[in-house]
Amino acid sequence: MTELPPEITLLWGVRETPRRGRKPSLTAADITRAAIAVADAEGLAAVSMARVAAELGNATMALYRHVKSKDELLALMTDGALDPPPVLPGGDWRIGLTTWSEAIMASFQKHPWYAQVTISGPPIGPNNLAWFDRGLSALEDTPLEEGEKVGIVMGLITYLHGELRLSFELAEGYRENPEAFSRVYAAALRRFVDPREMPALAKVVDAGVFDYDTLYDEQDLGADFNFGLNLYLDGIAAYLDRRSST
Amino acid sequence: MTELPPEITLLWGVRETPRRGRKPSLTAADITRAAIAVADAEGLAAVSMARVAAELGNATMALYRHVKSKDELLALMTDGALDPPPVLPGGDWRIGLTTWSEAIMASFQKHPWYAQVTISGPPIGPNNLAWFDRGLSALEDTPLEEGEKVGIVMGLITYLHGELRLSFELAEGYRENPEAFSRVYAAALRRFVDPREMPALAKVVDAGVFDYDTLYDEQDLGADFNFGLNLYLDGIAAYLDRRSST
DNA sequence: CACGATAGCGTAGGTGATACGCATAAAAGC
DNA sequence: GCTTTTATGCGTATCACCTACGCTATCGTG
Repeated sequence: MTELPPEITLLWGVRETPRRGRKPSLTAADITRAAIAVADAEGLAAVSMARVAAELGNATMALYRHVKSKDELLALMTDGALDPPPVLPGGDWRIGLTTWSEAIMASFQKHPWYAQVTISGPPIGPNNLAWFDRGLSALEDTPLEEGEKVGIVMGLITYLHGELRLSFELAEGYRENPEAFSRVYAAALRRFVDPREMPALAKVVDAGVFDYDTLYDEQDLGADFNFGLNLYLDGIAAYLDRRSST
Repeated sequence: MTELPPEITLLWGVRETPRRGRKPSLTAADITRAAIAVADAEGLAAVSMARVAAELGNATMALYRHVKSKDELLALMTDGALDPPPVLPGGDWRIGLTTWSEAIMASFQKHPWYAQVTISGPPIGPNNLAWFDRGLSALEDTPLEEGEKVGIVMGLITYLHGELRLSFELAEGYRENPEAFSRVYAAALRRFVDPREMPALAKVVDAGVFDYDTLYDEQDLGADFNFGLNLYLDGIAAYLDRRSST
């Protein structure tokens, strides 16, 4: 059997035989939990090894016995912060994927910093895999090949993660300067978009799409999310149609 | 007229009246260019203020006369690194958006670090807006409302950016350990995916979707990209159908 | 030619990651 | 119970970076 690298086994909490030696007063899971708490409360920037250690009442360097580097800690956080996936209503794949998407966005939104961490590599942690599985399960009754299911779910994750990032950034900008935010953006566009050079964009700007509170509005963000999601789901439906008719 | 914040005007290179005083030997554009060169050659991590300054033969702190912070420099880079958008073949929106998507991915791929920088906020730089405009122009002959066009193009950008990030990460992992990369992933999945807990994922793993070089393969990445893109485009087509038939 | 505004940049402070090695605690073996 | 073994806790020290501040050099203007 192939030897698995420690950064992967760590995610699953496999501990070979810690028989001898001093009893650890800390586990990687503890550290991850504390780091997530700090990030939730004060943002990702506040997560330093020293800060996390202080949270646990330990010295900074103690953490390095359990975590190879800060990057590894971040990787642990991206798995640890996810809720377990919901049970999907069986039957219609579309309803299933919609439920799934809404649930994953809800899970993301509990941890605003999630959009900022760089995911490195394919899903491998327990929670990530559980979500992956649940997404695939929504497509169970379709005639798709396994590889196609993977492509669809991966694509959806990609899209949702991007959407999260975008909404997070807008929320950020809005929080920093609520009143000016959309005004400034609209003003900047009006100032720089030359109808001769960017006619399509100019038309949009003129139509007032970016005006005032149109840009940032909780309601609208939800609507945008649904719009894009449905586009993607429509695409899946079309693909299924095309596939079964040939 | 609303006063625009300097970080925005800087992107457009508006300089009010730098009449008096010493002549600048450096411009924000120079700095951006140098930073991009460093990132291209040695990765984003190599971009430090000191390194960029050295590249220009200046002292570190000289940069701060032209750029408020490193974050601002990164923002400038994300605009400066983009090629100008291509001229799209008129007529069919689908061909237009496909051309556009492929071109933007090609532009991204010249700068692998692009996937790593955190975009902060809606597109506002000249190149970003040019791309935005060009994307919108592909939808010009459709009966969509302006807001819908924006939603569609934004969604597409979101998806493409995510796709870029994913492929970058895979390429990264592959580069670090070409032989082991997919083997380790497949092995890890086989080890941890319990068919009782994650039946759908187990089925996929058993089907060999993640085996050996299936996971990372230039050919496959391109195919995945096209698959996802077409899903999204199918979704747009379906939306157009639904819309015109009611 | 003196003045004032602006660019260049040296110094220094602060933050943060992390290598290294020793002290310490706990199990294993006698 | 005492020694040996082994892993943990963590103090010290280093290194890399960002950036505030203020001085000096330079150039247009009157």
